Amino acid sequence: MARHPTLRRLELWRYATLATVRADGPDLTTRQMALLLTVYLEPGPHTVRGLAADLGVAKPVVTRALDTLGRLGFLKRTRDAADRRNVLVHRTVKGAVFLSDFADMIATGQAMSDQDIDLTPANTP
Amino acid sequence: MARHPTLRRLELWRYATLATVRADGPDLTTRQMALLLTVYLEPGPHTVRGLAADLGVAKPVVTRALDTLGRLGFLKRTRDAADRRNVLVHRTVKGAVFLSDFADMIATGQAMSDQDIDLTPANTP
DNA sequence: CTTTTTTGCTACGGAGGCGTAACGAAACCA
DNA sequence: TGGTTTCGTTACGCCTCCGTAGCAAAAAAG
Repeated sequence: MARHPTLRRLELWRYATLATVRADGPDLTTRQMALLLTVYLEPGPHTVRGLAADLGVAKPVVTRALDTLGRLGFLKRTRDAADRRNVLVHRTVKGAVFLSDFADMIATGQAMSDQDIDLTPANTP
Repeated sequence: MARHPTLRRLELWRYATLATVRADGPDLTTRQMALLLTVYLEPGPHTVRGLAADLGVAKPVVTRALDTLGRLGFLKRTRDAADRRNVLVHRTVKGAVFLSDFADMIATGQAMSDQDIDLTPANTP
């Protein structure tokens, strides 16, 4: 189909976000998603301060995001035994499953945007 | 071993979301982003009812998203002359620029996640 | 020891999105 | 024509996020 690459990238993004909107799973904010992905993709250990610096946000933002993601079971907090001021952030099985499923949505979006498939029908129950 | 395609997809997503978080531009919700992309990528005309059905959400959600996106200058509303009950949603130059810049972030993420080449034989899509 | 710095959390008011219900305007229809 | 349906919006209370300021605990510095 040789459409413009810009269009294909936006279509990829649209498919994945649309799948997130239609499935009534947890609706994470952009910051929460960036934090979750950072913990799972970057080598640890991850501290609140380090994550705040990495995302370029204030520390309370990270604390609140960890509250939400912890409540969802996607991340886990632990006190650092070596320096008990620190809090270490750990991955969980549930979080890994969530991201794996999300990656599948991206993959489907890639396949869709490689072909020229119209995904308007849209009436999922 | 080279990285798994799943990891590359998540890294792509991480780069783009991280760029959004760090740049202090408008922070759109997932629904707002899905709506904006739908208007720009799908053929029109777009009505509130049609967009609500497309995204699988209630109509007030679309009205509020249009309020926000209109305030940002990314979309524009017009009364349908043929059926004056309808509201037609139109693209704007500012919205097109925003999405074009966003596509550039995705492209950067793609380049970043492709830096390490996956040598796994025969399974690369 | 005492003081200072670092770390993460809590508190606070403000802003915005959510779902549901109800509304006026326009079109339809018997 | 008068009643009904359709369309988008508004109104309400609720919840979550935001940014800033201040806090206790732990470690480091003196």
